[in-house]
Amino acid sequence: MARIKTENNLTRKEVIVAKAATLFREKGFKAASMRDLAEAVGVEAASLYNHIKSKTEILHELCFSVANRFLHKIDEVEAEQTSSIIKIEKLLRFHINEMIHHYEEVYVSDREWKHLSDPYLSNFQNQRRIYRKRFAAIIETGIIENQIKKIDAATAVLIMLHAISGIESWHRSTQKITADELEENMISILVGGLVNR
Amino acid sequence: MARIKTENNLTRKEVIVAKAATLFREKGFKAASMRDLAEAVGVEAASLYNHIKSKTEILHELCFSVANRFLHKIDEVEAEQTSSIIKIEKLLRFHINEMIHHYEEVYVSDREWKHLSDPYLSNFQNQRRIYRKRFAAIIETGIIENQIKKIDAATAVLIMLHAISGIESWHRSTQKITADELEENMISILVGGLVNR
DNA sequence: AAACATCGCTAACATTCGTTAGTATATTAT
DNA sequence: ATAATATACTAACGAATGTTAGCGATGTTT
Repeated sequence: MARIKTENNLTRKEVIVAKAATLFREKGFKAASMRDLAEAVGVEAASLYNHIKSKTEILHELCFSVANRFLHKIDEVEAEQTSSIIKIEKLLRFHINEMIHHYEEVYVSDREWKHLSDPYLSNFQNQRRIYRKRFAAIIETGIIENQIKKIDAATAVLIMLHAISGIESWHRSTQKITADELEENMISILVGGLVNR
Repeated sequence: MARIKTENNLTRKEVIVAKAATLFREKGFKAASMRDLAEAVGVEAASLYNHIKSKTEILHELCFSVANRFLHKIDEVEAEQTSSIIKIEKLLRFHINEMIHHYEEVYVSDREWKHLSDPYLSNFQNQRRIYRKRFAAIIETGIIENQIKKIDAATAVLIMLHAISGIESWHRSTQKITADELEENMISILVGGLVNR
């Protein structure tokens, strides 16, 4: 009888959720079956249900744990007494590092939240909308204070957030620059643009 | 007996593929069933198979028709005798407009290609990789010619391509700026950056 | 109007899916 | 050692999936 191996103080549920993140990223939520997950964990499919309520519950856990980290961060950044540019850069760096170091979860939360079911779905969409509005508000302040050029703040937010999700390609690429180089390049391009001056 | 309505010189197959694009975008390839598609088309599921070979064939058609449009465009742009910055801007504008006006197809091609099956899958991945290398090569030329600041070209490409996929959010948003405004804002931010100077 | 091809229908198929019930085994607490 | 709890197993379920076969209806050509 093959028990789920737990290490580093993880509960068995956490092991399952972590493996699920990898699987959901690789195949997508719908295409990843509970039998796939069971195999990855080293156990029979039915045994998973001793630890989780349902497949969808795993997605809940992933999506909301990621969302909460971003919400806490923007709370923290908003409270700071710094310029808008610095606030934006801090948020971007946080996004970049989350995407680099918690790749699987962040990616799944980003791409698979559609498969949540109500009331979690509307909940998640709301949080997302509000987060982006708060991000846009920081940019708008920067525009008013003349630190940021006159652009549509909402468009700037969607550009930046989606640009960061491109780190997916970095993860998959064979000839990687280092994580630090990636971070600096992204900040340089997103904040400063492409052109030389 | 409900026949598939064809208008604007579309074959019935093209009608099916177009409806499928919408459906695949909304629910994802795996979650969208042939019975869903049949309902959207106004026919029974089995009837679809008079026009298409399989569900996956629809995905092939979508992915490769989009990929071919981008390949033709980069052929055209590479052949021009213009600066790297202008070439990049032209490619970006093409991407933006494709995403605005052929939203469903482009989005599906971007997000659902994973569900292609070999040999189409490796084929698609190859095309994608080569396209990005050609894009990166243009950026590298611009760096050498000092028009573009010293950045990692591959990172710049992934930022730009993923940023553009963010137009998805624009489509979904209720308070839209116009398509032209969106295009100008995106070019301004991606090429020129955020900061005011 | 007859012949032919196109198209849509019903019915059914083999798989795969998430999940539950019931039972056996391992671990922990007494 | 014994009891209690946690965990895994086998077997099976009903539902949904992509797809095929066979037949009848529609549209087109002669």
